[in-house]
Amino acid sequence: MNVYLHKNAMHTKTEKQRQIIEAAIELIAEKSIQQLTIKNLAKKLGVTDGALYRHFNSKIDILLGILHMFQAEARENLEQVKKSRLPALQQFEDIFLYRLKYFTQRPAVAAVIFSESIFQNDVRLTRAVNEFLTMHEDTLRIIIERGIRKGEIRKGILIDETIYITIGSMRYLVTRWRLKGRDFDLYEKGVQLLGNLKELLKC
Amino acid sequence: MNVYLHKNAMHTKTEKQRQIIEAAIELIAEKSIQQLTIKNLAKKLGVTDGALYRHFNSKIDILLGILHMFQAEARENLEQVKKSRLPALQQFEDIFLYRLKYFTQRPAVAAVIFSESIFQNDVRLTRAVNEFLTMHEDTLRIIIERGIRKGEIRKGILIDETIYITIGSMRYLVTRWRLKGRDFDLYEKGVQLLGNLKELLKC
Amino acid sequence: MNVYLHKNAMHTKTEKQRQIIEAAIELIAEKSIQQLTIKNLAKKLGVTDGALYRHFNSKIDILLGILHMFQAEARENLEQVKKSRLPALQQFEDIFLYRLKYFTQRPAVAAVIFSESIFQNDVRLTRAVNEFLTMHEDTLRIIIERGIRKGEIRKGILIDETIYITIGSMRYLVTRWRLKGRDFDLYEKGVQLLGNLKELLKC
Amino acid sequence: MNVYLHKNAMHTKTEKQRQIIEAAIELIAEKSIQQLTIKNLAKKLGVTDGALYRHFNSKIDILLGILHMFQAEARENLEQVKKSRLPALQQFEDIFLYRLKYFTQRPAVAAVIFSESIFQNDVRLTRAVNEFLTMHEDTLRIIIERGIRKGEIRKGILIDETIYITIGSMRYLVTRWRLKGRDFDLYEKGVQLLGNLKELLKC
DNA sequence: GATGAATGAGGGTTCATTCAT
DNA sequence: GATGAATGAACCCTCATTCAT
Repeated sequence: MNVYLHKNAMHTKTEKQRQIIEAAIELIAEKSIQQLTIKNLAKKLGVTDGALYRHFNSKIDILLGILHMFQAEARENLEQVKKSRLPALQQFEDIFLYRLKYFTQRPAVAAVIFSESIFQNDVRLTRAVNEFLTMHEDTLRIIIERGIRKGEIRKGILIDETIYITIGSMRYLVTRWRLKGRDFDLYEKGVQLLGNLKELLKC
Repeated sequence: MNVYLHKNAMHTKTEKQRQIIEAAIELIAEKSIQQLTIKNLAKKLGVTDGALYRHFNSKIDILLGILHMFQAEARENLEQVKKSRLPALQQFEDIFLYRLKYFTQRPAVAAVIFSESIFQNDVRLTRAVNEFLTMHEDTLRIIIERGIRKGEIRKGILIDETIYITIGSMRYLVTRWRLKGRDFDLYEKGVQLLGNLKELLKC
Repeated sequence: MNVYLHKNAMHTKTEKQRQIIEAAIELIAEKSIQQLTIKNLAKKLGVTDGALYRHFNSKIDILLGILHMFQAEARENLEQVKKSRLPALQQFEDIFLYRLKYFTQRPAVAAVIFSESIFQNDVRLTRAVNEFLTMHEDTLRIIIERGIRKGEIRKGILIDETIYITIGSMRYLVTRWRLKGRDFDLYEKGVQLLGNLKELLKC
Repeated sequence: MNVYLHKNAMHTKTEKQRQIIEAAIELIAEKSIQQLTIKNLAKKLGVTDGALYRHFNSKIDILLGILHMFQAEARENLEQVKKSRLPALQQFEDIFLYRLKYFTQRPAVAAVIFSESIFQNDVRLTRAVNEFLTMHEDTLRIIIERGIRKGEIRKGILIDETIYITIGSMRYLVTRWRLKGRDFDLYEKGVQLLGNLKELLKC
C-alpha cells in the first residue's frame, strides 16, 4: 500500500495508526491533553519521535484521527438508536447513558471532546468538533420531532431549544465531573439528570 | 503604593494591572487564548516582556487577574439579582441575559471562562474556574428553592438537576456561538432559550 | 556632601551605605550569595531597586563594600596580633581562632570570602579577594620568620609553604563546614586543628 | 541504543555526551564557569540550543556529567595508589602530584571542582562535590593510618586533622594559582609544598 | 533621596517537525 | 519503517541598570 495514500485516506486506518491513536487516548487519559506531545507519545509507544511521522503527517492529524474514531463510534450508536423505534424519551436515555458510560470507561474521550479551546487554532479540528456536535443535534432533532408528533413529548416546545437544553445539561454534567476530578459517579448522576429532563419534556 | 504589596493583593489592582488585564482580554478576543503569550501581550502594550513582571509575578497571575475580574463582576450581578425580590423565573432571566450581553460585548470573557482544558495544568486556575461556576450554582439554588416555595416553579423538580439544566444549556449556547464563529445573535437566541426553559420550569 | 564623591570614596561609607552592606551580608547568610540580587536586597531594605543606585554605582560596588569591610576588620585584628609580641604559635592561634569565631557568628562572611568562582568575572572583585588573602599571608610571614628566629618554630621549614599549609587547612575546614551545612562546631574543630598544626610546627 | 536510557544511565556516556562535556570543559577553561551557558555551549559545538537537550535533560546534568567524569578519573588514580603498597609519604606525593598535573593540563577541572559557591543552589551538585572530597579524605585516611602503623608517619598526629592539612594546603595552592591568573608553575610549587608537608609528617 | 516603570540582554527549556542514515 | 540528531521558533522568566518624576 502506498505510504502517501494511507496517510491521507480518511477512514481507512492502518494497524499502526490505530495503535498510535490508542496510545494518544491513553496518554490524554493518564495525564492531560496538554501532555499529549509527540515526544511523550513516541515514548509511550516505545519508538522515536520521527517514527510517528511515517504514519501521520502532523500532530493535528493524530488529533483528527482521535476525533474521527469517536465520531464513527458515536455515529453507529446514533444510527442504531434512531432505527430502534422505541419511544422518543427512551431513545433520549439510550443516547445519553451510552455516552456517559463511554466517558466513564474512557475519560480521554471526554478530555478530547471538551478541548475546543485548544483546537481553536486549527480549522480542521474546529470543524471536526463541530461535525461531532451537529451530528448529535441532528439526531436529537429527528427524535424530538417524532416524539412530539407521536404525543410522547409535550407540545409548545421549541425543538432547537430543547436540543440545547439536553445536550447542554449533559455536557455541563461532564464538565463538572471533570473539574471535580471525577469524584462522583457520572453514570448515576446522569440517570438522575435524565429522569428530570424526561419529566420536564413529557406530556 | 508599595510595589510588593499590590502584586499580592487580590482585589486591589493598580491602574497598570488593569491595563494589562484589559490588553490580555483584547488579545484573546482578537486572536485566541493560545495567542496570549507574554511576548504578544507586551508587544500589544508597547513594552518589553520584562516590564510585565513588574506588575504580575507570572503569566498565570495575569490569567487569574482576568478570572478574578470576571468573578467580581459576576458576583455583583448575582447579589443584585438575589436582593431584587423579583419572581424566581424573572431572576433567572436577569442573570442569564446579563451574562449573555456581557459575553456579546466581551467575547474574550467567554474565551477565558471556557478554557478549562488549557487551565488544567494549574491548580489555581482550575480552582478559580471552579469557584466561578460554584458561585453561579449556589445563587441558582437559592433562587430555585425560593421559587418552589413560592409556587413559581413547579414542584417535583430536583434542584441540583435543574441547576445543571439551566447552566448547561446556557453554556452550550455560548459554546455553539463560539464554534460557529459568532455567526448568530447570542442574546436573541438566549431570549428564546430562556423562554423555553421558563416554560419547562413554571407551574 | 557631594553625592558623586561619597560613591567613589573607598573607605568612608555613609550610614546608608553601611546599612545596605549589612543587609547584603544578612541576605547572603540567610539565602546564599546567588540570592544576592538587587531586587532581593532592595526588598530586604524596604526600598525600590533604583534607590540602591543612589548609594552604590553598581552591584559590584556593593560586593566590594562587603569585602572592604571584612578587610578593614581583618586588618585591625592582624595588626593587633602583630603588635601583641606573644609567642609566634600563640599569635597563630589568635589569628585563626578569631577568624573562625567571626565566621561562626557571621556565616555570610565565609560565603563571600569563599566565592571566588563567582567573582571571577570582575577584575576588581578578584583583586580585592587577592588583597585579603595576601594581607593574611604577609602577616603570617612576619610571624613565622620571627618565630623561627626566636626558636619557637622549628627550623628547616620553608616559610611560604608553611603559610599555604596553615591558611589552606583553615580554609578547608571552613569549606567542609559550609558544605556539610554547618553541622559541626567550627570553633571547636578549629581548636583541634590548630593544636595539630602547632604540634607540627613547634621545635 | 535507546535514547531514553542513556540520558539517565550514570556512567555510560554516549560519544555525543562526551563531546558535550568536553566542550563544556573547554568553555570553562577559556572563559569561566559563569560563561558556561546553554547558548554558549551550543555555539561552541556548532549546534542550536535545543540539540543539547537530546543528550542531557538539563544544564545541571551537564555539570554533573563533568563532575562524574572527574570523579571516575580520580577514583581510578586513588585506587591504583592505594594498591601500590609504596611508603605512605610516597603515596601522598603520588596522589597530589597527579592531581596537580591534571589541573595544569586541564584548568577547567579546577574551575569546576572549586565552584561550590555556584553549585550551592542545587542539591545534586553539592552532593557530587561532597562525594568527590569525601572520596579523597577516605583514601588519605587509609594511607595515613597505614603510615602510622608502619612507622612511616610520626605518631601523636590526629588523623582527621592531618587530612585537613594536606587537602587544605593543596587546595589553597590551587586557589592561589587560579586567582593569580596561573602565573606560576603549579606542579613545581606543588613539589615544594609536598616536600614541606612530608618533612612535617615523617618521623 | 526615593519611586515606579521600563529596558535589553540573556537565562534555561520545550516542541513540532525534518532528514540523512 | 525506524533511528538519532538537529532545527528554529517560541516559551516564560530574571536581572542589573537607567531615568523621568
